[in-house]
Amino acid sequence: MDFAKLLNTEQLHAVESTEGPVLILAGAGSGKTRVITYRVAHLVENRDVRPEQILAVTFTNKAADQMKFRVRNLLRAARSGDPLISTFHSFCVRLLRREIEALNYTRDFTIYDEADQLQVVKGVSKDLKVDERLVTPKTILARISHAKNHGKTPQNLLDDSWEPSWEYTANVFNEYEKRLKKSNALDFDDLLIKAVELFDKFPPAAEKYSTRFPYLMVDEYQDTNHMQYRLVRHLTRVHDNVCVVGDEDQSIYSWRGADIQNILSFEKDFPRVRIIKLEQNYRSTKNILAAASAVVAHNELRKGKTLWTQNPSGDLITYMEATDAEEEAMYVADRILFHQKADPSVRIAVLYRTNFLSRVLEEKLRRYNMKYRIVGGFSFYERAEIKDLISYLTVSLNPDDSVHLLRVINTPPRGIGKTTTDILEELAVERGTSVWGAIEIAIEQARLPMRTIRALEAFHALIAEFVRAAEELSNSALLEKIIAGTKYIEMLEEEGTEESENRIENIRELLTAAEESHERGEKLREFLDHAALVSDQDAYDERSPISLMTLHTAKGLEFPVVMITGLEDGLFPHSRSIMEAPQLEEERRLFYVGMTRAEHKLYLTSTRFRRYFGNMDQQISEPSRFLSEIPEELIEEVGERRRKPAVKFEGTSYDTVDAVMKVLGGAEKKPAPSVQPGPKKKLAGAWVLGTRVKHPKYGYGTILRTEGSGDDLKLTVSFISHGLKKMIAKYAELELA
DNA sequence: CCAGGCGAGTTTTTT
DNA sequence: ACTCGCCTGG
Repeated sequence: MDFAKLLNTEQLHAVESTEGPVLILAGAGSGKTRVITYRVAHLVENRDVRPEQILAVTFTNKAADQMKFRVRNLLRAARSGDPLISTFHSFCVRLLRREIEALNYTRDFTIYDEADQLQVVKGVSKDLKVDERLVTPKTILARISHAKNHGKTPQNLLDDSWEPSWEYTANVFNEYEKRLKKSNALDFDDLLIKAVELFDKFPPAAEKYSTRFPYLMVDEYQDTNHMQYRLVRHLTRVHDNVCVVGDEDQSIYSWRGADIQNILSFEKDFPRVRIIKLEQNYRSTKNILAAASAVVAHNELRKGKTLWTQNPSGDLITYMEATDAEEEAMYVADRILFHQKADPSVRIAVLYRTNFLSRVLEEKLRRYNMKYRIVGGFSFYERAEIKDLISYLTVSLNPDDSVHLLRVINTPPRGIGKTTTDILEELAVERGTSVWGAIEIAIEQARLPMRTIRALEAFHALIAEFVRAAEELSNSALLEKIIAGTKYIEMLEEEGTEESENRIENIRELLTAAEESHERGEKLREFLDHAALVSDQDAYDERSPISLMTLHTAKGLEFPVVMITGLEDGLFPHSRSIMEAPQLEEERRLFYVGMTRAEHKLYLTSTRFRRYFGNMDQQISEPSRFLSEIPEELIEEVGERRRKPAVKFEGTSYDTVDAVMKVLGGAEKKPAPSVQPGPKKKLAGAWVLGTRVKHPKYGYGTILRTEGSGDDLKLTVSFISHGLKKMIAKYAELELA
């Protein structure tokens, strides 16, 4: 196979450097996936490596699937096998399903997702009487996860504890680990940790797998955390043919434990390393690339690359400042229609920092009957009815899994209420058993009301029957048995709401998924592993013309047209990130990632007013500081400018109230009259949220609040040098500034 | 035991 | 606005 014509010099170099450690610093849009897939093909076709000797690790299933697809197309048919292309987590699950007995777990362990973990933490917190005003279960879980990923024990936390909440954390952590063990369950972090532990304790196992995969590739290396790093070290125990690909400018997962140091110090870990920089961008126009590069250049923590492109300059970047989220959404809809008119097959991405921003966008797009797809948010497998049925399936393989057993113990209602489950949980802790074990003890002792015992017996028999059935039935047949045995659909039918109709529909979809998995020859275990490890990102459908997603989810994707919304200080960069320089840099990288998704056209939008919780007060927002980091000559600004009043009109006080209502997002929906302000300095009706004003004594300020109307209109103004002042509009000698 | 009502807290990003 | 946990009355 001859790659020379298909690749540039650096890419070719990367593909042909097959022996020894290689670090590929691949800038955005530099053909990274191309290099990886060609490198696999090169190994197989030209270096006589058998496909199954190659292991390629990615972060998302989506990336893995995509890579598999491309490799398969590249390799000639009728090969002995396929390379193993997998996510870190799936790889570990496969490994542990074979080897975990060495660590005193059974191979039937269950995987706990975040919701499951939270259930455990909540339960433990309650039992240990943790003061929830000091630390929420969520915070505790975050701390536990952080500790685990950094190899810390509960004792370590206790030793380092400097205030009560950390003591609570350490104690909950301790009990949390016990309960997971008792449930024969591993959380997401454990999947990596136990794999590393296995290799640490049993070097021959590490050697076995290192030998089995003489060629290792890791994608998105900048996102690896400490455990993933150690796993890579183990897998390179008997060789050092490791090729990692990454871009420190796209490191956006430090909050999840990703250690940017892994890529920055790869050279130290593998001294023989060859470093190859891919700096030619094939994706974006010159203007987009220049703007993105200018932004990320503000970061200190980087190796520094200079991306360049032969692509045309293209359009300027368009910036639009909207009054509020509604107007922003209108603009998004308008631009989508505009681009679709020009090219019906255009693909457009609408990106935002946080999931809740999708709501307004969705509403508008739906109202205009535009076909869009939302990627992320809650996935199919997070829906209550799906989680319930998955829980039944899970319990059918591992009834000791207490979290999932408790989830379904009274769903549908069968007379086992809170009192009973509390007793069972207590009993389980007392006897050092699972809840399943506790049920058996309770039945035997019969110290509960007769009615409860009967209910428990019935439940026990039901689950026992599912356990038996799991051994002989196919995935879909077992699922059908569960649905029938629990009368789950009957329960939903009784509700008779539109919502419950939907749920039934979802269940049918799950049945189809189970059937398909059965046809692929998968066992129940594999079906459940898949369900546990699918992620939001995997839901992305590249055929969809309009995709809505967070910036994080957009990583790795590209679109002809990209719109980044909500570019407001406090939202993006997020308020929790602006205090610390490293975190602010990560936000900037996130912006960089977003910008570099665009091929031809990039839109940036922000709003002057943003509503945060429900219908509560709107907050005035400043444009994101990142906007000013883009060279002015690369941006064109459309719409009203911030310096002008938010809503422009002259008129009666009735109109004033009306306009205020609109700005406040009140019920009145009729459009505000938009008459340009005259040359007059004073405008009776222009006192609207966000208007910049000048006061003879206090100087310049911004209107933060309005109350009343007409002559009674009261204003709260924030003055730059005099702080907040409340005044009556009629008497205050205010001018528009 | 359970349904329905009430109040609090919520929204950073996710394998 | 929305969800979730807690409380109350049947």
